[in-house]
Amino acid sequence: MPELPEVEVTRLSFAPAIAGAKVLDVRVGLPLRWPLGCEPGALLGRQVLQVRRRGKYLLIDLSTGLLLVHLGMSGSLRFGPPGLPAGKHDHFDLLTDRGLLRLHDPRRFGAVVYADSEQHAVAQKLLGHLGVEPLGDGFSAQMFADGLKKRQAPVKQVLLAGELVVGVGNIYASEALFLACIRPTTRSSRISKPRAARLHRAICDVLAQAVAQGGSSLRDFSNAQGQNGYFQLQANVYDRTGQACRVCAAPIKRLVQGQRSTFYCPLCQKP
DNA sequence: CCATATACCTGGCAGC
DNA sequence: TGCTGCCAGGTATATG
Repeated sequence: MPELPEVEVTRLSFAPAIAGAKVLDVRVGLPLRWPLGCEPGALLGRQVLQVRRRGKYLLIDLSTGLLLVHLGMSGSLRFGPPGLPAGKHDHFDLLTDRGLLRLHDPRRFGAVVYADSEQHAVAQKLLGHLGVEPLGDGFSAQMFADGLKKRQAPVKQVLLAGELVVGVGNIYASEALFLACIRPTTRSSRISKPRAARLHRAICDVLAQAVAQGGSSLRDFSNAQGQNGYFQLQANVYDRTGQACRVCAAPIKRLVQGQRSTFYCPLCQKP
């Protein structure tokens, strides 16, 4: 479910409400992708200072240390009144004096990890290699073009790897490449500067638009208040195999790259 | 160092 | 109805 826009929409939907809250209780359910890394009880009494985002991670700053939250493939966060009984797939609760933050994650690819600081080993292992923020100042067409030039892998996989630019997941990678008219299989290093600039623009546009529309995502996304996205962003290619391209009417094709589905228009997108 | 495969886990769906 | 196989928004880690 969650690529950068969904994570950002989640953050925006509860960060103001939880800032300043005091941790009253912590409950862990079934194991998630990584262990919490501290005794749950050790967090009691700490204050939530703010919630930031790095790529697809949420960073919940505490008066001492921070929690790194990742939603994996199927995770979602809710922040609401306490007292609701935990369901089968609710695997982490942070009860505060301002409400209950709850991670719901059927597949358990998500995680909540405690770190003493962002520089700490655990945090660095997860965040240290991440590329630039696509919605931040560091993401220029110039650096993006330079980064693409240095890599040999197909451009789709360079985007997904998140070491050049973070937050572009499987859906938005296909969508951005469509908007830029670039085949997902094109070798990254062979993308000309003008085409790199076009892809840069497409990534910025598609992500910013998805955030603005409340985390578009094509299926069942809802923010931490339980509200759905507006579903205004309709996919041009993702999950549209065999359907007509909205631009040229050619049938959309599907292929597999690195064990992930990729969708593209064989006419609009050039190698 | 690089590129590709594997592992983690549950649920929804198409096809029989 | 129920079974089987495939597919799913991610990413650290192992392997070549």
